[in-house]
Amino acid sequence: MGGESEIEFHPGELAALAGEPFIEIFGSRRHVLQRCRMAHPGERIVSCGDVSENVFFLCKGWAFRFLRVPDGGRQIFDFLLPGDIFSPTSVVDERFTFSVEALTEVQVGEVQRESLARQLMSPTLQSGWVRDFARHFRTTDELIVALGRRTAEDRVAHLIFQLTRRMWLRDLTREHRFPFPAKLGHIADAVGLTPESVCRVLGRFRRRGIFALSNGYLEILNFDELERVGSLRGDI
Amino acid sequence: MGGESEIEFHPGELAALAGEPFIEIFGSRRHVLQRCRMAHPGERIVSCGDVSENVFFLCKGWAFRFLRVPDGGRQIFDFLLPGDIFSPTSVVDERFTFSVEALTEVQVGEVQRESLARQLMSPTLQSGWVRDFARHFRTTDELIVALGRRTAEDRVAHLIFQLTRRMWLRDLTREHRFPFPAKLGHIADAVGLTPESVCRVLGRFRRRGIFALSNGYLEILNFDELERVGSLRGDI
DNA sequence: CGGCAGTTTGATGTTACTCAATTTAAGTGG
DNA sequence: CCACTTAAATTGAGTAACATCAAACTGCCG
Repeated sequence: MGGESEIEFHPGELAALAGEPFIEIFGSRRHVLQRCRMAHPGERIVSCGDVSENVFFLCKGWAFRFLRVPDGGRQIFDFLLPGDIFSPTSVVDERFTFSVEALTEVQVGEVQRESLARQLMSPTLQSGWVRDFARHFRTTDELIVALGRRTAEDRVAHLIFQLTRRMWLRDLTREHRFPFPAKLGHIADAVGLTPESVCRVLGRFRRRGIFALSNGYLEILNFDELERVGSLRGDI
Repeated sequence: MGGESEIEFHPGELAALAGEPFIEIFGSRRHVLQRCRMAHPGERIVSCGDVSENVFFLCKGWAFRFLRVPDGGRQIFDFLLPGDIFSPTSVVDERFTFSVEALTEVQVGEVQRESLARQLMSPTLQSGWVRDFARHFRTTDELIVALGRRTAEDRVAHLIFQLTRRMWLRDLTREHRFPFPAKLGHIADAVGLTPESVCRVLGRFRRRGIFALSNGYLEILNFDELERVGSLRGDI
C-alpha cells in the first residue's frame, strides 16, 4: 500500500475497509489492495494510453472519466463515486482508453489485474461483476439517448437524477442535500453543452422548485418531479 | 430449429455454418442454434421489455438496435451486421432493455442462454467474449464523444467510417462499394440529427469526393480522408 | 483589500430543426 | 414496357435552440 493510515468505509459495490488493505468488490469477494494513494482536486490520475498491471477503483471522493477531443473540447463519460471501478474494461484491458481526473480530494485503490481476474472466475456468470458489466451498458445506452435525442433541460435533469440516485444508494446523502463538487464546466462536458447553457438551465430548475445547485451543494426540492423529467425511460 | 433449409456462411465473429444448426461465436466455440428464423425489412424482432431464455445473434442481413423516446423520437444504438450479438448484456439479462428491427431480409439465430453461459466459462478471462464486451464499451465511448462534442459532419463521417470498417473486417465489401440498406432516417436517428440535415451533410461529402451514398449503395471515394474525418481519436 | 476562479446575465451568431414543396427512385399492375 | 402509386431524397425559407463573446458579479482565500 501507499502508506495511508485510515481508509474510510463506504457502503456500495465496493468498500475500502477501514484501516485494512482490502476492498470488497462486486458485492462479495475481498481483494488485496496492491496500492492505495491520494490525489488532489484537478490532479490527473490516469491518462489515455497509460498501461498498468492494476485495476483502479475509487475509494473516496469524486473523480471523472473523460476524453479530450482535438479542438480542445472534453467529453465526460462518468462521474466516479466512492466504490466505482474506473471502467469495466480495465478488468481485461491493460491500456487505458480514457483519462481520469480527481474532482475532490480522492483515494484511489489498485488491485492486481491477474489476481482480480482469478478471483472473478466464479462458477456462474450470474454473479456480481458480470451483472455489473451489464448494468454499465444500460447506463451508457441511457446517456446515448440523452445526448442524441433530448433537450438541454432533459440532459441536465438526467445527470442530476442519476447522480442523486447513486449517492442515495451509497448512503452518501444527508436528507435532501449533499456536497456536489462538479462545476458548471464539468456538468457541461458531461451533457454536451456549454457552461453558460448549463447555468441557464440550472436557473430554470431552481425557479421551478425542482433542485438547486449552489456553493458546492446540491439540494433536491422536488424529487418526484426530478424523476419525472430526468428518468428518460424509453418506450415500446 | 425453425425449419429453415440453408444458412448462409458469413465470416466474422459469428458464423452460421452452411446447412448446420450451429454457430461459431467469439472466435472459438460452437453453439447449438436453439432456433433460427427469418424476418422482413421493417419487422420488429425484439421489443424492449421482452423476456427470452435465448441469446439472439444476427446471422444474415442488417438490423438495428434502438429505443423510442416518449415524444416519438428514436435513438439507434448500433447497426447489427452478420455475426453480431444483439447486445452483450443478453448474456446475463433475460429481459431486453432495447428493441431490434430488421433493416433488410434477415436471419436471426438464437442460442440457449444457459448453454451459452456454461460454455463461456473459460479458464481465462482474456478469452473471446470478455474482450468482446470490452470492445463494445470502447465503441460506445466513441459514440458518446461523437454525440456530445462533434459537429453534424463529424458524426455522420464517424458512423460511415465505422460501418465501412466493420463490413471490411467481415469481408462483406466488394472493392469500395457495398450495399447500404439504411435510409436517411436511420442514419439521422443513429447520429442525433434529422433526415434533412443528414441529406445536406451527405451532399457535402459527395461533392468533396469522400464518399457517396445513393440507391442503397455506399461508395468510398477517398478512404484516407474518410478516416481522417471519421476516426475521432480522442487525445491526451 | 485585492486576486482569482467560477457564476450569472445580456447581446449576438450559428447550427441544425421545422415545415413545405419538388424531384427522384422503386414498386405494381396492366 | 409503360402509367400509376408510394416511399424516400432533395431543396428552400423561416425558426428555435444552443453557442459564442463579453461584461459584471459573487464567493473564497491569502
